[in-house]
Amino acid sequence: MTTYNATQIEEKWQKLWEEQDSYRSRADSSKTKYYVLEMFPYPSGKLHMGHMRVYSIGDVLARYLRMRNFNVIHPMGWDAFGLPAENAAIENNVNPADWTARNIEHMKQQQKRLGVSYDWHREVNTSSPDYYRWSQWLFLLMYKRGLAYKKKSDVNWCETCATVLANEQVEKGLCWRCSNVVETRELEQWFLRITNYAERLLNDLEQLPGWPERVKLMQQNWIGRSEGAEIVFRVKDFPEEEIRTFTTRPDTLFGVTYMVLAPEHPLVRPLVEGTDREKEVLDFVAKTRRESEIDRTSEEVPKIGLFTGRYAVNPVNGEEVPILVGNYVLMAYGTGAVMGVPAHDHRDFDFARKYDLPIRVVIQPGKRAELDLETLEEAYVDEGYMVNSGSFSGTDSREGIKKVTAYLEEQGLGNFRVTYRIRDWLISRQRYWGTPIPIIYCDQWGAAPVPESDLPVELPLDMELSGNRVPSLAHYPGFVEAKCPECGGEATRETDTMDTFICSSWYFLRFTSPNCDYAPFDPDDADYWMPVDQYIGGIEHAVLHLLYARYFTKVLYDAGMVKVIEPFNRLLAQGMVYKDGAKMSKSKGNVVTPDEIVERFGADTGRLFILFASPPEKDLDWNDQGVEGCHRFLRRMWRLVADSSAEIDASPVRAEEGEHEAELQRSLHAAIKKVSVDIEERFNFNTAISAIMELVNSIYAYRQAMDKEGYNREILREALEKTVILLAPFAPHLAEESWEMLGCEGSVHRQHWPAYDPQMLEVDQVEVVIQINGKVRGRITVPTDCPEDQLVEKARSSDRIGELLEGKEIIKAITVPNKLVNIVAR
RNA sequence: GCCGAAGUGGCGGAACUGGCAGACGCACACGACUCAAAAUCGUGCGCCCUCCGGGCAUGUGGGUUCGACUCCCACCUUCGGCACCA
Repeated sequence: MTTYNATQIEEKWQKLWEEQDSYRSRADSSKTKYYVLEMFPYPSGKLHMGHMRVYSIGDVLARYLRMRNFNVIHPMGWDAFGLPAENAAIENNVNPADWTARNIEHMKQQQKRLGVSYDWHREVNTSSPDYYRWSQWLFLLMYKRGLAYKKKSDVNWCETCATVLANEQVEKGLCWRCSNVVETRELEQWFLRITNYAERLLNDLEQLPGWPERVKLMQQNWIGRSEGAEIVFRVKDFPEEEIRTFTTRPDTLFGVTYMVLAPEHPLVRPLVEGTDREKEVLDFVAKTRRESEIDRTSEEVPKIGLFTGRYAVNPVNGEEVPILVGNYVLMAYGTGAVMGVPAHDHRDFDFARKYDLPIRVVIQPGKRAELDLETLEEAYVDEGYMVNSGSFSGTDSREGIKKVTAYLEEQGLGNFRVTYRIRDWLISRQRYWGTPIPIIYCDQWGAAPVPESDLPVELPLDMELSGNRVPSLAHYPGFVEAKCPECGGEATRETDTMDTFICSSWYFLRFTSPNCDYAPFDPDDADYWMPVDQYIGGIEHAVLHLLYARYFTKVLYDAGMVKVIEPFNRLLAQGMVYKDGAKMSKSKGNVVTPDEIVERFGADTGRLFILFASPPEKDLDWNDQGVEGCHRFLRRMWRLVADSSAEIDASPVRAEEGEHEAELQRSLHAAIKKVSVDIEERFNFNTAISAIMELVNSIYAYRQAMDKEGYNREILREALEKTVILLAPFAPHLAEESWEMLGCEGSVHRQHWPAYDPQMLEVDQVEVVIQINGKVRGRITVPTDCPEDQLVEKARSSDRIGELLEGKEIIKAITVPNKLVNIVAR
């Protein structure tokens, strides 16, 4: 071989790693563990560049940390349940299980060709009975802990996917998977009480300093905590009824001039029943409920309110205010009833103007009454002093919030309350290819959990799939019939399957003991390996998977099954891969696949480019010429090693260490320092790689300089070997090959990461910049750590500076040791 | 509307806690090698001028400072999250 042949090298080492089982990990309490995890993929069929990016990042860390003596676990698996398998199966007339298995096989080969150092002994597949058995078991755990329940309610329905969606899976009113408009349907469905954990999911974000702020913020927004008061209004002529309303501004309670109920509010019907408004109101309710989520919540849709003909009684001043039904009030938030305070809320203000409802100012910005109804053009929503508020008048509004709440609590008219935007997690899916929900319905006993000993409730694999019917377990002969686990009588099985986000909410635990057959995971193994030290994945899961997985972990913590309250210690949200300014897509014709890159240039080139082009958390613009540049660098590296290993022993021995040797060693140690810091502390792989490039340039420069005299063998060899080690996490195959070419023993990936010697970085002369009034006017070379006064003196007396300063008065001089002198002169 | 991130050469991107703006790479130009090309190597490469020198430059406008890509204020643009959330 006379040039760099990536294919040959990569096949050679991949084979060897596999034969030697190089990346197997075992729990070992005498070693410090490190858990590196990339979000496992859905086996869609082929890897795309996003995959290649996330695996490249993870593999750099895994390989680097192994060389830093950590006991690294780096597993990979398959999020294998889900709709695309069903759809593809129907289209191609194959079985989803076969389709999935084929995809997994193919993608696994692709991953291996990338040279990612996974421990394949830990591979998991969420669609295998060994795995979903424990997904079911965990569902039952939640059921027993009162966290899983079935409820009839309005849910998000996607017609294209023929199934329901959790709120997190609706993006701007569209299905996250297919972008179809989501409708509302009333169905009886299984939910997980994630709302019980809202407070902890919010508070514990503080314990995650290793997470990007933006992800934490997104979760915070999603959970949407707000404090306020729940206030009870009585209803005139309905002594037995009351309306509970939630407000964050109890201090504005005296400014209530009307009340609005959500169309779904249970009181709407009784209020209008038998009155002349009944038809109009109920028609409006029916019409509103038919509208889709986006139609109803869109900004353009005008607020519509209808008077019910009834009045509510303000608990603090006894005033009677009209009760309306409004399309903008959401039943699912707070209490489904809003008190209207037009003077101090934008929406209420617009609404009141539209329907000519009275407006009353109860907060003034200052002690003097400045707000005037006549001139009021918009709501005043800030703090101020309470007015027209009985005995509370004059109180600061912030104080007022507390005082009014306390008063209401005393009088039994209300209480302090916290509300969250987050809703319970809807987990039923009306499709076949998923984990069956292990519940049996009996006329006598109702919903009964399948006994643990009967798990798994197996998914039949010989399901008849046809294009004209949505695949569902309800259609599988014999699946529905069951015996009631309580009474043994005839019963029916739940036919819905679980949201696949359940499967991915605990897979990182399964990796710690993938073959455990008596529990979802072995507690000792989980204790040893958990938490995931470094998690890497796309930002698109900021509030989906990442929130669900945190929730599961907390439930398992409460059940005493894990010792961690958070699953992922550090999170790296990697950016997307673009080309020509757009997301890669078939329709745009700008797709580059990992396969073609591996084929043309080799995996090492692809990995290097993807890491070099941009820091991992930023979006990356794919550039074919950039790839070639990286390939060029690897060729240059290969040549350097090949030429040097041939020449080192042939070249004349040069024992002395002159300036060239010192310079080479400085470059080497500077590179070691930079690469280590960039990988470990900053994840700036792009600058780490550029440091390696600079080092290679320095070695070339040394070789060129010493071409005639001969090299110092030892120093050149050390530089080469350490360069190869530095390159190993990024270009693992070429590094391994180079290691061998240099005649070194063992695998380069088992070497210790080199330490840098600060002494080697020291120089005895430094160049110092001279500024006059902040502008660079010259530079001088001085001994390192030259004292300030001498530095200034030398600067002033240097040729040009002296001239420039002529006739000027020096006011002062500022020095930065070994860097610059700034002379301030007039 | 609220919250957040980001704006640096022709391009991707560097610049640690304020101290030489543009590392590294791509593209481009010129040169060497070659009959020629590729590969490789070398040199140059922010903009402008009166080019030994100097001026202007990190989205815009101010400010703090001896000194600002970096800190402060205001604004513009792009991207992301939440959004009749009471």
